Amino acid sequence: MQGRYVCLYPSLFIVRNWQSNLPAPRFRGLSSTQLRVISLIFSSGMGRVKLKIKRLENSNGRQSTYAKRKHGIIKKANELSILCDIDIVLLMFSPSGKPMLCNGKNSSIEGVIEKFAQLTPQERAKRKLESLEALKKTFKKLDHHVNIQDFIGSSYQSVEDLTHKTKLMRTQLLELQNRLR
Amino acid sequence: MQGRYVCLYPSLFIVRNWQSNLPAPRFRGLSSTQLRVISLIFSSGMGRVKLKIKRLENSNGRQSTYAKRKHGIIKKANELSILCDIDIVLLMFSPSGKPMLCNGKNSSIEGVIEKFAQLTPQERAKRKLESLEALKKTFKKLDHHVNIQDFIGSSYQSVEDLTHKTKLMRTQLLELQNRLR
DNA sequence: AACTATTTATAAGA
DNA sequence: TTCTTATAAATAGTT
Repeated sequence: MQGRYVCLYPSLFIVRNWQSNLPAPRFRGLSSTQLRVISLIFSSGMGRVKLKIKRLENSNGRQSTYAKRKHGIIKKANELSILCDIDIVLLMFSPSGKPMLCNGKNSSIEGVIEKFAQLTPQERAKRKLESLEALKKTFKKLDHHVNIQDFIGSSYQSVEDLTHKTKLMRTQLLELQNRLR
Repeated sequence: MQGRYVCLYPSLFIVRNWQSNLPAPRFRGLSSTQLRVISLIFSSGMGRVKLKIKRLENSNGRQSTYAKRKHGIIKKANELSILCDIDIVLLMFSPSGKPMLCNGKNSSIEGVIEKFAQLTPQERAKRKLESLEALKKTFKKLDHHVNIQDFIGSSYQSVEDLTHKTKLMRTQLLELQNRLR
């Protein structure tokens, strides 16, 4: 099933392509002559009201809006990452607390930092100080969350290294103490 | 200046509100009778082609697309944060490397983590394991960037603690070794 | 920075 | 949840 159909809206009228065997649109299968001259009738009813950007008080509403908009923003993030070839990280938590991480297609925070680290001091100096300051601030902010690894059981390479070293040292210490007895 | 006007597009036709003293729209000031019966003429030309989501090869193109879409995605992030009352962090770098951080309106990573840390073990157990795993993964990924603290001069509490402990131990070790001689 | 023709996202409903 | 569609919002190309 394929064809064109017409939608009459309160304030506009659209000729759409209609492809699937979905429930019938309001008008369908109009001839080109019918399409050429059409009565545009304005409904007197109010159109759908635009959503006010304020906290949705209904819990289900928050959940379903999140579910819908999540896809949108992830898509935007990926598109931006690809189109502009940039690094992007999107981190969010659903109303029920479920976390979501979205990296740009071909990037990661690590990658950006590596790039930054590889700049020579001269190159860094050429960049606006503002940029460097913002970067520092960014990572300072992000750093805080790492303090909670005890709660979430995350492993942190540097911490692990140090912990390992500490254990080794403790062993050495015990050995030495034994030899002292 | 105010009124309604009509746009004829290749595949649709729209009655718009026209308010400012902007350049004249294609059709304007039509009477309601004129608006009711209108010839819809399809142009034979191709419409504007939809943007392919692939890297823009032109540097200026990347820059201007970034400038436009940046506003869009930040807006989306803020709206989502308010509507669904969630925590969200958006971090990105422009094509020229300038970083941008966007926190949700009333939230920060730190806040979310605190909330999570305050859950009792029972409450945590009630949550889906999946959720915990995702969170772990999230922070595992984010953790890496902390390794670059040397480059950006950031301080990391836990590492500092361990470093301090390690130094103390080293001192003890040296003492013991001296006593062994 | 602005405009507008078009595409995309999404609120409400099924 | 998933789909549909009426409508709102974003944005590509251009000035």
